[in-house]
Amino acid sequence: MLDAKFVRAEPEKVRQGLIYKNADPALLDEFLRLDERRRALLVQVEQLKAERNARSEEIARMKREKKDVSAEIEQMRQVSQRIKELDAELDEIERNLTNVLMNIPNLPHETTPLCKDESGNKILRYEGEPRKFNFDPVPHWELATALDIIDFERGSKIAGSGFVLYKGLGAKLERALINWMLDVHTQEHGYTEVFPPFLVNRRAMTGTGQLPKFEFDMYHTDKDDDLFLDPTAEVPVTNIYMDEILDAKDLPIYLTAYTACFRREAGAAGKETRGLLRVHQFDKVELVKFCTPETSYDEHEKLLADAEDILRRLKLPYRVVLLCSGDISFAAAKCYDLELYAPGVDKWLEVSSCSNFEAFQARRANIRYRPEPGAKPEFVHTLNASGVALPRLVVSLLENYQREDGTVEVPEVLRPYVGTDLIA
RNA sequence: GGAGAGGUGGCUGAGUGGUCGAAAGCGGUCGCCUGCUAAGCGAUUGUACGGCGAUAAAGCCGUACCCCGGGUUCGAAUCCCGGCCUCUCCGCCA
Repeated sequence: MLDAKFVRAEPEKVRQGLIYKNADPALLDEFLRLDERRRALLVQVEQLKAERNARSEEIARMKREKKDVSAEIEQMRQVSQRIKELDAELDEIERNLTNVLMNIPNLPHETTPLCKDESGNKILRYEGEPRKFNFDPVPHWELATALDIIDFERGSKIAGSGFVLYKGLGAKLERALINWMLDVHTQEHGYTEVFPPFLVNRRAMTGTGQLPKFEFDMYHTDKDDDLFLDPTAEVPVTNIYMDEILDAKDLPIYLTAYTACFRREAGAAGKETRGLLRVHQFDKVELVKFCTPETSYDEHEKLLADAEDILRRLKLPYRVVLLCSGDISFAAAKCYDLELYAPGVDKWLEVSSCSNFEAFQARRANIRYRPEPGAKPEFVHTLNASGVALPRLVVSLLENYQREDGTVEVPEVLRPYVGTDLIA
């Protein structure tokens, strides 16, 4: 969330940000209204409490002197009653205030293009040569079904549409990609591997910004548990340091994690969701960074490079897109997308979002660091990138490496992991 | 799942319902001393919110916070209820 003090001091900056992020500026007005009301009430109730504290001490003193205190106690009873009423009102206002603030998105960074919709996105560059085919490349669902490495029908049978069953070399390819990506990030990019819980609590989901706004998109367990299936490793991994004060000398912290990810994707259906293009459960290797505010935009560029390295090593053609204000996520200030080309479906597929959240998540999750011993704790900046998401990577890989006979070559870097150079 | 114990400041750890934001120690910071990466001495050292201060800083004042949320009371770290978490024992289990 944003700093309440900042919102109060710079309402017009916030208003502009809301407009360019496609959020309702009425949120700001509501915040300002409640904030003012809150401060007025606070002054009132604090004065009464000061009186109560002083008079209570007085009563204690009088009692020691064996004086009669029944009149004072009767007066204070009324004061306490009044405090109780005002406290209740204040409590209600603060709940509303927090709720409003929690629904205000992060503001775009100055380098984020301002535009209300995706037409403002900027394609920064194309990397890798798209392959020239001397036959018509087929979509991955045909390849995978014919090779019997993915069983879409049986996946649906056991869990519903949007759930897939990997088989044989398909399952092994999935596992190989996960292991290989984790190895690259841990051994060559300096990340520490973590393996977090796949279910997370409400607090964690709020910390990274999925809640309260997007509860409907999440899988949720029984009310008794109030747990959510993680929609991305970003949630459990970023919240590792919730409510902690980190030591400046330990920053930056680089973490990488494999998790399965679960998304309801409510409302999505049709052509864009065929095969592996959009599924309810998928695998992903995630990169998460915690750093100081001064370094976060340098770290952001390095993060992008780390994610890109995976695509480069697989020799897949991709492009880098700088998202505009209207297309970046609720919590992000700046975001690059990596899109892989998939010749079978003839589409650019988003396989990584590489975001800088600045202090937006840290403020919600209360993740701070102490710049120097004895100094006041500050909020860290958090960043993350997919490094990368599996299903669309598999789509692009199968479709790019397909051969005319329907078999699929295994990219060189993966061969030790898959144990073969051809999926046949 | 059952039984018990416990959750206090950056850490360890005291705390009879009023003089407790909280003893003591450790750690941190500043200074002194010391010819040597030690020891000693002194001082200082929580956070949030709000008010005053020029919608700056210092500073001053107030309120709140001893796991979280309720309650009792003129007054709660302290008493009561609910929840969460940790530990020990038992049960169950991959």
